[in-house]
Amino acid sequence: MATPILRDFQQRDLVADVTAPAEFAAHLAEAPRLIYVGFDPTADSLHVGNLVPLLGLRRFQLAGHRPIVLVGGGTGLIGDPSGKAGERALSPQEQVAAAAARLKAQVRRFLDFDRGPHAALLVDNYEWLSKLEVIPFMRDIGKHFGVGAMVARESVRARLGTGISFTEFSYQVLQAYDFLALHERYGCTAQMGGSDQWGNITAGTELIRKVRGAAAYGLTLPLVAKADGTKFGKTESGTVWLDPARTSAYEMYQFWLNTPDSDVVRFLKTFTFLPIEEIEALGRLVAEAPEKREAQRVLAAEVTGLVHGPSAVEEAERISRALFSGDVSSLSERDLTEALRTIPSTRVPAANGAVLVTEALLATGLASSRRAARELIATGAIQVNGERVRDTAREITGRALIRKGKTTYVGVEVTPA
RNA sequence: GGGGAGGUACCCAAGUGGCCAAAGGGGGCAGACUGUAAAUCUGCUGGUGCAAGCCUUCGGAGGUUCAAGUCCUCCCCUCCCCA
Repeated sequence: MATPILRDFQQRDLVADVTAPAEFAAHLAEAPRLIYVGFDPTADSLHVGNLVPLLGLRRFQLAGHRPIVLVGGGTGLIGDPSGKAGERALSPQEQVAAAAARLKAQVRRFLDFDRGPHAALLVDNYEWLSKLEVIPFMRDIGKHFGVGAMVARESVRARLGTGISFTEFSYQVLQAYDFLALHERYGCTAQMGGSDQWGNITAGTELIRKVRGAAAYGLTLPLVAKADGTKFGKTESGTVWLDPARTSAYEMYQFWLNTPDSDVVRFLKTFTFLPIEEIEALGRLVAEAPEKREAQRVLAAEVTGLVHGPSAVEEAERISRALFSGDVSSLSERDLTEALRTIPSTRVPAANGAVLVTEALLATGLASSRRAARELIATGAIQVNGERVRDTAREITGRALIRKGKTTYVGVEVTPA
């Protein structure tokens, strides 16, 4: 693969699978091409895992190609069986439409939609899927799909035992049709996606070949896994979302900062645009002086910057320093105010203006029950404003920073009931 | 349609009348060590309560018993083999 963009993908270990590698490389080298990635609106926000294909599109755009973001307002109404253990309940139509609108707004910051011939396109497959008529669809499209091949796809095969409805079974046909639609409308010739999308993507390249007699290509990205085998993109408090209302910039910064040494180089390759040489230099730093966590700092700053912007990074860095390097009890009033604005904070109403620590732990979600809260206090896991709490009867008034364990900070504000 | 196996806590899985809020493992949380890392070791891991205790929980509904995850009846679901 001589094409710079594909070489870059390979150097970053971003290629799980490609269709006709040599041919695809030549195709890309020849002229600017259109490449698409689809996101189904299964939630109001994308999460860090979705960054891989999203940033992948940006890599293509930076290389002079034209990205298309497809929001699955139509396919989201059907449900992709890929990677799902069982049949999903259909989402209400209004919910999917609302989520689709949110995703469209969210992807804007990751690609350039405005300038020049490489400007990214934003499309919604509801536009064409909702207009399909059954008879023509069955005759013109359905005839190209052999049930044998459809059943053989991993996403379907995995479900044959437990069951799969015709609705979800048909998903691959709709995604293939999307590819064809984008091919016909815009001349799109490539689709990218997670490795679980391989079957859906090749269904599209085959359909385009059969219907248009044209070549189309697919590229899948490896699933991001952590070295210790645990699921990527989750923290104690759940999924790491791109929406600042769901996951603050500070939380995201901390998420990346806590990357294990064994994963940090790979994550730098996957989630940043830093040149390979620079990433390798950071990798050497990890080996020589791991306690500095320089690579983790760069990773956290880079990704938080991509998602939330430079000023959010500064704030997250400042608060992180204040909370983790100094004496929290000596934070200035200004720092405290900023910290409470930045980290997840909860207001707790109290008639007399004071609440028990155990209640505060419950209200902030740090503990799931009063007993768990008492347990945390008993083991010395809880600090309030930098002071370790040993007494479950301890009360909190006004504003306070609660620390659980080494890494988790939350804010509490006791308000009059 | 016939035969067999099974449904236990977040997951896997033991338990076949009381000592069962239920072994063990995984996962999660915390403590120690460290670097806000990994590995390791230790503790906790249904709710409430300072505690004793009380309440809810072993697919569902009934029943037997002083006592049921464990026995009986009916029902629901999953898997396997045969047709």
